[in-house]
Amino acid sequence: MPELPEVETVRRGLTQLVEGSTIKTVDVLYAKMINLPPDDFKEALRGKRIEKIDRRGKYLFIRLSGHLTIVSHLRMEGKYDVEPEGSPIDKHTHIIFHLTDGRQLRYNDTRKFGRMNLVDTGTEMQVAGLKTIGPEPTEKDLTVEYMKRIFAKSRKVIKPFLLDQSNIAGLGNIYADEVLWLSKINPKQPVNTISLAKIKVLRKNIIDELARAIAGHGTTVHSYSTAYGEAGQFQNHLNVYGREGEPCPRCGTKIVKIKLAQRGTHFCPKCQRLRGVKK
DNA sequence: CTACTTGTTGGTAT
DNA sequence: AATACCAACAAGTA
Repeated sequence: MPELPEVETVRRGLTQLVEGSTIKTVDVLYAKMINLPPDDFKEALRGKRIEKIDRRGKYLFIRLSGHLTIVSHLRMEGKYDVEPEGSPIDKHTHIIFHLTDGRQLRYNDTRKFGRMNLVDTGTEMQVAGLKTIGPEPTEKDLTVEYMKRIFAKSRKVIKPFLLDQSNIAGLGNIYADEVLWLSKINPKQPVNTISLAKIKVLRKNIIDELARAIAGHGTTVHSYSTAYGEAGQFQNHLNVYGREGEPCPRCGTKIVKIKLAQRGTHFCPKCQRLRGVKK
């Protein structure tokens, strides 16, 4: 399940592999994946050069000649693979970009949740999900002032608040649990009850954890791999996610798993006490 | 067969 | 208005 670090890893892999390549033709094997009628999608992409790959949150922007951008969201299990012509088509391959050099860029997605929107470059922020996207989790964009402001004005509990991409871009279920553990904050803590000191700790952990995950090429929880086919390394670093019943790496207490906002939520009941609110 | 998982949107209920 | 909850999407696993 790609979160920001995995998407960034894919961006880097695609940049190395297909930046500068030219699309010859496109096959659409699953039409619901795209925002245009397949014939329009194919026709618009014919002969376009892949100029650059950008990223915003979990969204990839494939910049093409002709002032076009493919906005690609991998959702749960989307992947890009580069294959030579003639290599067998996987049953979960949904879009094939035939390149003029004979290689193929293939979009694979077991659950068909991923989406591609072909839009005019400059209008990509009008794609659903990007209109309201929050700041990137970086030192520069995710300021203390911003965090302080959004935390003060909401009574939502922190875990679903972190998953809401309009607050901060890029956190998914794994890293949300991880940064809360790192910051010793209970997933059910209402955000307006979190002290400024804790907000600063959380901010630093979000920025640092995602940077570390990018450095480790993302995480492998299900079937994630980079565009090179190499597995991510980061799963070795997860402290609470997927570790229900195992000892907390900090205090040894058993990690608990609960359901919060319909999502599996892992935390240490001792390190991450709920502060000053009744349950 | 059921329940559960994931990210995101969109609708309804409180 | 803000929040909470649910369904939908799709397919795999237990």
